[in-house]
Amino acid sequence: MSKVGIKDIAAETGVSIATVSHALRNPDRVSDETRRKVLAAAKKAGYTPNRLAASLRTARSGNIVVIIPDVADSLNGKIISGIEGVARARGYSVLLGNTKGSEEREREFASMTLSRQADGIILMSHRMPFADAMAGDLPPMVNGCEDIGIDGVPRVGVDDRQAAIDAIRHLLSLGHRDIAVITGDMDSASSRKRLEGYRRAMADAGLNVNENWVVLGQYRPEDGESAARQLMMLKDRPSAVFCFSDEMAIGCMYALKEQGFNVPSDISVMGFDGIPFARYAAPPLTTIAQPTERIGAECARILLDLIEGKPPETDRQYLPHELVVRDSTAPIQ
Amino acid sequence: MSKVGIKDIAAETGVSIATVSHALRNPDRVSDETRRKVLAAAKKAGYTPNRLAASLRTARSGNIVVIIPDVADSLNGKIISGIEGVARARGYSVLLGNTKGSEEREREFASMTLSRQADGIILMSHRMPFADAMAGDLPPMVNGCEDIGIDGVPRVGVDDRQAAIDAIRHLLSLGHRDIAVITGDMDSASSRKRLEGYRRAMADAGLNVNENWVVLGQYRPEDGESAARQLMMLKDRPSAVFCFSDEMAIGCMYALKEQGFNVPSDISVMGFDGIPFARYAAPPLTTIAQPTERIGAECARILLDLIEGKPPETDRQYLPHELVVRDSTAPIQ
DNA sequence: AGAAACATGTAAAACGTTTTACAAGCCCGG
DNA sequence: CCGGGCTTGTAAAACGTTTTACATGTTTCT
Repeated sequence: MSKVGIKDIAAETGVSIATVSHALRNPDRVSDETRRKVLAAAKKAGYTPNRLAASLRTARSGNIVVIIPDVADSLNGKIISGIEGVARARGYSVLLGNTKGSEEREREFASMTLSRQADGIILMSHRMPFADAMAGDLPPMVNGCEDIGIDGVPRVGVDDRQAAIDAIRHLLSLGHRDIAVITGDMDSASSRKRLEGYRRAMADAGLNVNENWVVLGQYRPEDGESAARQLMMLKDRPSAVFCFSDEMAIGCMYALKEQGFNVPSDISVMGFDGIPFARYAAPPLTTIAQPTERIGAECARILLDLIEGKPPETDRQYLPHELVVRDSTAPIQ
Repeated sequence: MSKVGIKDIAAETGVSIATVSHALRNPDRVSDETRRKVLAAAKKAGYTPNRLAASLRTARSGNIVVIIPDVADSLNGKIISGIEGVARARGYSVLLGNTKGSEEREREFASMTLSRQADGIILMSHRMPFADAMAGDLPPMVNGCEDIGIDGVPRVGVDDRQAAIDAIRHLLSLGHRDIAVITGDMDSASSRKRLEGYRRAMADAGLNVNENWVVLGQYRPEDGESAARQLMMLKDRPSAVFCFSDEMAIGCMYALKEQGFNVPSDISVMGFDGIPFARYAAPPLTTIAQPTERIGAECARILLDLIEGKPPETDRQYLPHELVVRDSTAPIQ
């Protein structure tokens, strides 16, 4: 049983392949009668157009590739889900570009636009090692969460600086003065922005930041653990710690508990992201929630608009974050 | 700057396009001299072959589609990551088929093999609504975790029945007799197998199962919460509960705590899956860990073998699960 | 009635590769 | 110096669509 093609439908119906194509794609271009016949024959024969052939002809693959460090990450999963939703709704498919942080893979996935496998890129990374390879004319592309700072690459995400300010203000409002942070990688623009927000908020409150209190992490739970241990060994301990990811906050609380500290009575802990598990942490985690699905959806919308020739309204789209207060933060004793 | 194609390289090098193609794909088919020239010209011009055209010609898209209820799920994320790893290593790309449980979407994604966008399917679902539409000759396909029971569709996953037995035996060994379960959807073959294992283990221990103690869930945390509340309202309360997913176990512990019960001193809780967060739950969750990444990797390996004409060694491949004991289970008082 | 506009259908080119079948040149053994 | 085999290159077909430009027939307008 060899594959049935447009030719077969044409033969079956007694019309040309052009007519079959029109009946399928431009219903108005053929008579009702013909369309009916073609559709019937197509259905009967179980005809499914070969999308590769169509794509080759139209120079549109109908795919987008999302380049992301780790699909398995709670945050990324949600974002991809958001992307997938609008892509599918608009007739596009999404190709997964799991990079594990490898520059080579980023380049590899990005080149899918060159090989015409994808029409555009959603980039969830803080760098774009292929920018030069693209020799000036970049493919349609949008930057999720991070901000790569290249003209023509719109960015969608939360206002990291303001979000950090809001987080710190929450802690300040509880009476905390000795506030530590556990950051993400400093390559990450988001992380730098959040750190900036932290310093700003502290300065605004007339507080000095103790440089021992900013400890470097990489967003993973283990980083939170080790950072917590490191902080608690200091002789001047903070009374609160703001982690740049929920995963680190959860790791942090774990290590704290292990060392006999109680959250929040001994020390308050805040996270960032608003992953589903934050609610189930013990104690339930106070955090800055990002509208993850919506970020993904917006990225996709803008990218598809871009692909279809509609320029973005703005280069930097800020989606609202939300302070969600749970039980991991409490007034200072 | 219009796109550079094989023709341009041929012209530049002064050979035919056939030769260029050979130089790129069958290095042995051309002289060193020619290959060198072609490669140089290709590099200089920044030539990237159009994969759509190649795919059309060879009738191989080089894509596989993974049909999965929810990418954002911890377990699924890991599996996809495993899939992606081996797919990429073997030169394939993965298309994301996020179904949210919708039958229509499953069908839609499955049809990508018909439209030649994908060469095969990894199906993480308990059903295959498109089996009939495929009219007997199914595309290369493998079934991850679930078991759809169709000939020619190999299944890769854990031995759910045995895994459940092992879980229950752990609880039995701690002295528990009154053991409840919170199941997954009964449409799911895995869930049915686990339930079967539960009944078997109980029977083997000479225990009756109280039908009030098997409560239906859908794998989500909320289900664990409501099930826990339901169980604790019973006048004959269980002393341990085995949840068919870690997410439910975590939800369950949350609700238990809320109602003033202590885990594990009042009641032991076990999970299933071994998601990363299990370790950070409070208390850290005893669970049956699945080798998730490896399941994904095996699925991909078998599928790609299948696509490339190599039949699977076996129809049902069981990967080893592992009982990981943490602090959410304790000897009965 | 004739022209103009419209409706419907088609032939053929094009998209950019891969691959088959053949050709030309060369070397080697006999 | 002939025939066969190897090496290297090529022309052309094929993959399955979409789309352009044109043809034919029909309706509408004046």
